Amino acid sequence: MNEKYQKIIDAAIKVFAKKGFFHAKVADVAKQADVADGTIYLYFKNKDDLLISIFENSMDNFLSQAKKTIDTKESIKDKLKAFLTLHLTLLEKNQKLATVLQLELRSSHKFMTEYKAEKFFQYLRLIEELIIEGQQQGLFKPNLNPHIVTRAIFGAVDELALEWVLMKKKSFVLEEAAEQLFQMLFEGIRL
Amino acid sequence: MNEKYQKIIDAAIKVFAKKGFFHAKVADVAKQADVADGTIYLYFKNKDDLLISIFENSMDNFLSQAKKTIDTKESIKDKLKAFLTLHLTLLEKNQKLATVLQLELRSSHKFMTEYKAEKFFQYLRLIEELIIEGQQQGLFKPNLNPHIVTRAIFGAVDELALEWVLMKKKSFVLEEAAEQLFQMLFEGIRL
Amino acid sequence: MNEKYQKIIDAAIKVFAKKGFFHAKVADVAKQADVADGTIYLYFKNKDDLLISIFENSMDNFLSQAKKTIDTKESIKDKLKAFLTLHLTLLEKNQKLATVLQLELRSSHKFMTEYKAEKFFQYLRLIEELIIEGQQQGLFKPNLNPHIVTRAIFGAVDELALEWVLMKKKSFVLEEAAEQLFQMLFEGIRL
Amino acid sequence: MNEKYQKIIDAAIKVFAKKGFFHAKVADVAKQADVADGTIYLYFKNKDDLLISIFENSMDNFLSQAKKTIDTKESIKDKLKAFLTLHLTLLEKNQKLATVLQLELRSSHKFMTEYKAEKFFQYLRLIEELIIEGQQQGLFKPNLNPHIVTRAIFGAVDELALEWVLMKKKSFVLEEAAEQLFQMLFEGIRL
DNA sequence: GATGAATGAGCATTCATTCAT
DNA sequence: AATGAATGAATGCTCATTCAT
Repeated sequence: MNEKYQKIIDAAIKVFAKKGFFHAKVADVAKQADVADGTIYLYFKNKDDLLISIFENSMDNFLSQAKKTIDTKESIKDKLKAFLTLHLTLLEKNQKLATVLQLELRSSHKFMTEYKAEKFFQYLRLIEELIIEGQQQGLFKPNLNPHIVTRAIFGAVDELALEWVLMKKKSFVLEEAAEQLFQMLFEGIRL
Repeated sequence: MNEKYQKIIDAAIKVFAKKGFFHAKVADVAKQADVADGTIYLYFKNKDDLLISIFENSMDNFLSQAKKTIDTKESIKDKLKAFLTLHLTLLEKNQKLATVLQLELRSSHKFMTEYKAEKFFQYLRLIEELIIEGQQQGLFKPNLNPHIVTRAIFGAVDELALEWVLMKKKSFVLEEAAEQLFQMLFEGIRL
Repeated sequence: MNEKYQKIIDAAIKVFAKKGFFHAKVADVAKQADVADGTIYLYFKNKDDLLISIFENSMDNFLSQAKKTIDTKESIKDKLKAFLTLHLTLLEKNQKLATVLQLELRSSHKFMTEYKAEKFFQYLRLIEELIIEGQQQGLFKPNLNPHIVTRAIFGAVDELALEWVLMKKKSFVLEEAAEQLFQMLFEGIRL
Repeated sequence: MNEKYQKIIDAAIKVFAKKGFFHAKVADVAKQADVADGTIYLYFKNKDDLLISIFENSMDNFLSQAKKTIDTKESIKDKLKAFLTLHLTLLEKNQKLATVLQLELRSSHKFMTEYKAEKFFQYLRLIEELIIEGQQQGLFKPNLNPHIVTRAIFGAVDELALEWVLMKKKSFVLEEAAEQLFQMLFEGIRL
């Protein structure tokens, strides 16, 4: 779409990741994006909107990739594994973005409380549907609450990703983590 | 110990939970604590220090209770279950505190990057030691990296607690969640 | 040069002279200059910088006028007399500025100790050069330390100017003071 | 008189000289004097009063010593010389005090404008009386305005003292300065 | 008299946002 | 559309002073 829009988004991710949303100045983002301060307000309603746009932007990417990836696999097992791996891989590839999504977003009080992160729920629903389908296929323990399972899985993956992003000296490779995480979670829910 | 110190901590938890750390004014905390603005600076170096003190304060509590609880149980399995249940129970009982720990703390850039959350690592180590001991006893899969397992467990529990705290209409009871979570995680790691 | 820069300087002189540097609020200066508070920080680093800029600004004026005046006179005697008269005259014409230079500046601890008032020394050097030249021409007592003489002259003129500025009912005319001062100092140093 | 009163005065001189009146905290003075903050208010009305008391205190000393010194000399010339020497000597012996008197006092806006520094005028009057007497004895130029002469003399001495106090590497000895200053001023006013 | 914990008024400075150009 | 100078509301923190003990 608009070239400047994307330039500003990219700059914001960089700046927010480095300084944190609250300590980052709109002027910093403008300078990083090589536009005037005022220009940002032609594309975004305000600073909060910039943060939210980063989120929506990324989630759109995540969602479409995740759907695509899931569709290429046959079995529930493979679908679930592919999903976990994708999540970790995407964050690995976009560490600055990951930092923003993980840390800054949660701190945007308005975001967490007022703004309904519909896209995030769509993301969770991808997992939940896999769980439900697995249960229907008789693969997963039928007594487990899919909602709880979903959150647990997401929490586990996300925590690992967060740690990995914040760690300076990486003490494990992300592929290994994905492998072990999948093994552990799958064993935990299968019948 | 000091009566005013505690009064300010309690007030800060309340105010930070409601308004978010960044939007909360020191004056709000002072009013809530029924002390003068300046009094806060007799007990805390600055606003950040107040947030960090809440964390350290809570972690001390968490840690001592967790250790005590673990010691009352015999088997690794019971210890692990008791730990998970305690974590959820504590956060349930202190929802405002939970909000602060979960949301606001992460946003304090200084906290997440500069400040080494030693107490938090002690907390994680309690889990990790259980995992390692379980592996040595031949109970848990020996190939799993205890560090990864630990983070995954913590992430799962914490995400569940976070959701529960943020949800207005609770869609599940926390005891149920603890039960299912434990079942799932334990099955996932045992031999 | 910049119109707002000068407007702020002028406002600051007025406000500092009236309330004193420490008791003057930046907001007072802004209101006097008819700009927003923040605008001041577009032109000056901080309140201290504003004070220092007033000094540098004035000294530049003083210096260039003093040099010009000195150059128009032939004899050392006339040069010296012109210099003293100019100093008193300038301060008389800019009483508010004089107050700031005399009183407020000295109180800016940073100014007197850290900041090297190079411009002020240039000003002193104008006198010192006259003294030295006078000694070389055999006009002035050769045994007098030019540095001490310079400071003594400056102190005498400045004290008189200070008193005159602070006095509400002027008990003498400045021209008379200039005349007498010159007579006294010149007689004191001539051979 | 009271032992604590003096302890506080001494502490204040030290602290004010080091940090400057405005940047010095009452608590700093209290700590230096080894008393509680509140104690200071048993002896002084407020921070300003502390500064003024230092001034009055010192001026009392200066005045009595100056009177004594003058009385020991016979001729006007000797009296005047003794006076100048005493002024410089006293400041040399009490450099911290000198700093406070010279710099900080002037910045106390209230002091310079509202408070009538009666003691200071008594000090000046000692000089003025010598001048007048000298004129009556036919020693000094009769056309010079004694008031102007007095201020000029005071300004010259004081400026020299100020420079000497502020200089880190002393470029002249104070005795030399006193000698030259006297020679120059005396020659300047004598018939 | 002496203390020092508590007070709360006071203010420099920042920075998201606007708007004339 | 783009700019960036100007705005002014907003707030963390300091510190002189008080007063219960």
